[in-house]
Amino acid sequence: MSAFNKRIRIFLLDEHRLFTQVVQSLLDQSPAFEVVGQAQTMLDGISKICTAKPDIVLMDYHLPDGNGIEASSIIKKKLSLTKIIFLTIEQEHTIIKSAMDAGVNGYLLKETGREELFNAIDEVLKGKQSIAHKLKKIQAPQRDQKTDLLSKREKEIALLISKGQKSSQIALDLHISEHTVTTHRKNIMRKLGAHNSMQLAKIIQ
Amino acid sequence: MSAFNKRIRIFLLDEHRLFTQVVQSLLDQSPAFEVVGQAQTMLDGISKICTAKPDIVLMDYHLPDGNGIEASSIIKKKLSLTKIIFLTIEQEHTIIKSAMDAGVNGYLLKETGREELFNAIDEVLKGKQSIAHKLKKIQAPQRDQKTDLLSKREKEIALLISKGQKSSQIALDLHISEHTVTTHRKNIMRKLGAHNSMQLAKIIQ
DNA sequence: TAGAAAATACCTAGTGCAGGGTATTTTTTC
DNA sequence: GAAAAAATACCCTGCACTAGGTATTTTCTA
Repeated sequence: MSAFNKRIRIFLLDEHRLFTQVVQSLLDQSPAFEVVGQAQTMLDGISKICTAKPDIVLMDYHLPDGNGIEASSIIKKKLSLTKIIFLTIEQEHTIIKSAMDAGVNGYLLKETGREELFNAIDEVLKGKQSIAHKLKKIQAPQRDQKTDLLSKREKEIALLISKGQKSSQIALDLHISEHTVTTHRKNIMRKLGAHNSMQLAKIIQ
Repeated sequence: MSAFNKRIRIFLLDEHRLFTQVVQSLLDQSPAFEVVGQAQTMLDGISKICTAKPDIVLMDYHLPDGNGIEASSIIKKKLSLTKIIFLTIEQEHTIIKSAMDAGVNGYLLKETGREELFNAIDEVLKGKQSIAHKLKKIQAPQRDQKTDLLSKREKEIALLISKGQKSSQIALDLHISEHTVTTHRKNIMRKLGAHNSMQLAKIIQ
């Protein structure tokens, strides 16, 4: 690794504490890195990051009270020197695009190995962008309209949810099972990175 | 009673079936009235009212899936001849004002007696407005900004709710108990006539 | 036409909200 | 300084949503 004269200060932001611990133990294997904090929620994370002023933030896209893109926008405004690398399972084109638009410096998948992670940190610190090999093919033009992520039926249901309709009512309206609505609801939430109906409504306007 | 040549067609819309039954038995005492239907929810009510085309709708402000003002706006658009009288426990100035703005023709309290109800129906059919004696004093200028109903703290919390924050998170943010947030949440819902966070968000924009 | 994507349906566990209370403390207001 | 309003906190029940799963059928598409 390079940059040995001064340890690289890293902050971990991921909903799952187990995952941050695993990553921390991975980073601890190298004296080049120093984990200066971690958090499980967006708000707590933002607060702690502003205090710790790390060189690198490794964060998930999925956060219990928001998503990595929102978080990145806020962090980038306050700490323009801090680099952000996504470490997520999310492979949606639009999300990757949005992340890059939000100024995220790297985009890795959680299946990433140790070496790829270390290299990505190195590259990002040099001012480059780093994207997982697996995703490199993706830089085709994409509209950043999040609803493009949804299928026709999902858009239909997302709209009803955003009107405050409950699942049982949606099921009646569309003549499908309440279970089906639940399934669509889950998929919509996952695709949009929302954690409740209100966040969903905000995302689709 | 007047208008004896043709029975007055009345529709009842109230969350509580017991209440609609009581009112129906009251109206049945006079041959001048004919109850042509009743419903317990806004959506069902609107649907049935559009079919039944009553002369008068007696409705509560509080409805499980909306409120009387929304309902009135919709009904007035489709059935301009139908008169609407609120029969509610709600005495909030702003709600009364909003109801009148929405084209509601009468505003009575549930504590209203038989004679006052009959008179109100009569007056409304003649094209007049009818407001409960008890509330007559209220026609002072009021802004129709519903958030004026809320206290400072309630507005603060309403805003966070409308951002999709969950109660536990709001409690942490404001350094108060989750129970307190719950209490505020209840009061906000009641004051604004909302039945879920989404409706709340729509009301406060 | 075969495989992929979408839509459908069900299961379970945990969490949070809605709406009904009561009650105390703090702040405002007259 | 007393009364009213606001803010605080807690209890309970029932219902709906969140999030994880599996699995089948239908529709689209290369």
